[in-house]
Amino acid sequence: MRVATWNVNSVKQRLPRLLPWLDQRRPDVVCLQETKLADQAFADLLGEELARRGYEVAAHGEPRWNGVAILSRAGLDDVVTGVAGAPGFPHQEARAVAATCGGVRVHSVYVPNGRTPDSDHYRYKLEWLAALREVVRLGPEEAMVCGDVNIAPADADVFDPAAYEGQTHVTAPERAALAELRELGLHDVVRERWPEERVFTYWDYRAGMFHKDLGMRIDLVLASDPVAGRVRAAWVDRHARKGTGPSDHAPVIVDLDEAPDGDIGPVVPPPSAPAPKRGSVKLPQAPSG
DNA sequence: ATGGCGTGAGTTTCACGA
Repeated sequence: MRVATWNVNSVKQRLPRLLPWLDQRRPDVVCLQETKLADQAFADLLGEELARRGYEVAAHGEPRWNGVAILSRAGLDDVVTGVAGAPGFPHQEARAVAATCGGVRVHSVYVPNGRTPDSDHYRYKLEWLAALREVVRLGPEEAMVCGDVNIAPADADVFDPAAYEGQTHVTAPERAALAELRELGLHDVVRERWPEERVFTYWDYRAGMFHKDLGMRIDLVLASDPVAGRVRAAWVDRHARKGTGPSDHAPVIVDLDEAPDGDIGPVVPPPSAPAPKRGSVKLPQAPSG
């Protein structure tokens, strides 16, 4: 199962990039952030194109800002919008949607930006993260939290840590809130796959930042133990940040092996039904004449 | 030198982003 997450920065503007990307990468589950569309507008814009590609859709949006979605062709069950117990700013914002896809509880999240560390928005960000942690803690064992967390987990996830010192996305309380979420047993699967490499997912549109590879890694795929054990590949699709009309974020793509207890059945026959001895099976005879 | 670029709503710019 291929799972991807992408902050598209307006799904309407990104349509000419999103549809070809779906056809090229063929993800089974896609978490989107910053869709910037109300749910009906999302369905009107994308419903037919996604259905044609076999995707079911759980969209949770607003007319102007924020907005998240999950697209899945691996099942889409028990959809829940929002984060129980999370604060608003002041109203509830469309920043999370969860669904069970292929046996995994998938969360598509767009964590509040935080703006500046002395702001109400920053406190909102930390409280929102604490509420998300509770939802994940009380949820199924097989879980993935995918999305734009608006936190660079470590200094290696920022092109110039000195330039960001004291600013949002890198402060100790934000990193602590992310660490508390991860302490539930979630693995940062891209960093674990690329422990020493320069890996970013976001580059400012301005000043040739992408061209110079001056970015941040703030879009994460976090996977619980049993899911992390199935990771075959985990990478940032930088190609999607190139060319005409890109988002300022690149997608993150993770490939999972089949679940050991999935619907493919047992790998070996159970003891009560031993495999037949070699040579004991009669093959059907070809009809003669 | 706090610039720069892109987006949405809606209009002679503003709010937001990270």
